[in-house]
Amino acid sequence: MHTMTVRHITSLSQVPQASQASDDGSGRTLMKGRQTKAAIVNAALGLASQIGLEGLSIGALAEVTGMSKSGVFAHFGSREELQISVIREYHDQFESEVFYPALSCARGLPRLQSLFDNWMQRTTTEIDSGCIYISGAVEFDDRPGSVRDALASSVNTWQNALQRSVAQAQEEKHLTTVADPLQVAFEIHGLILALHYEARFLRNPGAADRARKGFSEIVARNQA
Amino acid sequence: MHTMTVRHITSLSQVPQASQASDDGSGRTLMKGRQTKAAIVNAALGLASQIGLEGLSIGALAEVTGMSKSGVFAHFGSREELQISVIREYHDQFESEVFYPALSCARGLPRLQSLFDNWMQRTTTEIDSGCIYISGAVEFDDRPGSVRDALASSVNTWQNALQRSVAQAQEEKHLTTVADPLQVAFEIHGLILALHYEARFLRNPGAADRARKGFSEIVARNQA
DNA sequence: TGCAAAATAGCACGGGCGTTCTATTTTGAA
DNA sequence: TTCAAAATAGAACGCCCGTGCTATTTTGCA
Repeated sequence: MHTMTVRHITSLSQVPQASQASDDGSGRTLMKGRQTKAAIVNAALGLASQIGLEGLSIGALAEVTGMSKSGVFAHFGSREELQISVIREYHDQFESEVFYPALSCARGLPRLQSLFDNWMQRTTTEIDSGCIYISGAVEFDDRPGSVRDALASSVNTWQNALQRSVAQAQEEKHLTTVADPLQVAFEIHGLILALHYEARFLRNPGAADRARKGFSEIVARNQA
Repeated sequence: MHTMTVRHITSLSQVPQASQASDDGSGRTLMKGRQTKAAIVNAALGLASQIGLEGLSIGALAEVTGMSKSGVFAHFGSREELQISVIREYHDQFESEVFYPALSCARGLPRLQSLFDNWMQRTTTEIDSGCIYISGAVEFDDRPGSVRDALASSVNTWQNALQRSVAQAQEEKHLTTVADPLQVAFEIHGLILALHYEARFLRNPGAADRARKGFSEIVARNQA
């Protein structure tokens, strides 16, 4: 099972406090590099959201962070490792914005509704910024390797959580068991994808309302 | 309104018949170049489907077609024009595979069902080959220019056709008028996008069945 | 068959890329 | 304050890209 740690990231704009050493877990004291790396990853996530993981270049990243190319590069050792770091960072943000807050809602339909609401909230933001789970899927759908693996693993974690929530809603007798949780999760996923496509690419107005309407139709059709 | 001409393209493997000149429309006789260009565009569509319109490179295309880089380049004058030609070619293929065959079905629900079936058929193929309407949307969603315009225009043409078909099904009293055709088309689009995502990227089995099931649920919910 | 025009090839250019190597600067515990 | 280790910079590499230029080949009507 995936461990769910919430990492706190120092942003570029924050003044690095000289002697604030963070812990490694191994007991050794960490140096400034970790903070810088976190700042780079944050900047990289911003860039990758807009132009994609494949469009992410070390040169552009160096310019944004005000560092040299080799200075940025040294933190990762390869472009692939940088991309994977970005995916991990996105995964953590997604978890803490969409998944964790929903846990405070009651098991079953309330929690499922909360998951969807949070997901909609995040996707609405991403109409402007872009989403690497969506762009990454297209970029790596036939490009095997560790980046694809990291991406698919993250997405699968989330899909499983969503399917589990649907199953729980059935156990709590909020939804009937006629429909497979896989089916319900598939249809919800489709609504989010259509929202992203029609709002971000086609710039059609009203897409968010249609996604919400679609969700309530799914719930209505499956309600016990 | 978009004119719907079906172009016939000579494939690379066909032996070019020496004196088979095609007509320009202006009365002048055309030379071999047109056939070669069509062959290049076909090869480019194959490449772009797999690696995306942005991944499409003139060098790779020259290698595939057995021509020189400049020989390929001369047919288009710019990479953008090449990409636009690929989009046009895909548009034509999509029309003749998905749209036209459905016209032989009766207006209303039968034709809508046929449109969906043909679309599913095409998308199923594209689980292996890729779809530039989907990858292109991600690549150009915040990259303004003529390529984006051509892509959005093509997609809009298809979306309008789909919405019209839903509206006709309402006029024919096959579907109720409770739901906005835009809403129905949105949800259908979501099913196709989820199918492409989960089958091509995640390699989840059974996605096609879930898409078909989703469509029949939509129809059932709206049936008069 | 001749010959202009069209089609294609060959070559070079400037630029961005990821990466490597070697200095140089900065850090922070002793 | 010292000094090894960590962090960063700088320059250079080979590679592929789109594109422009100038031959060279091919085409197809006169």
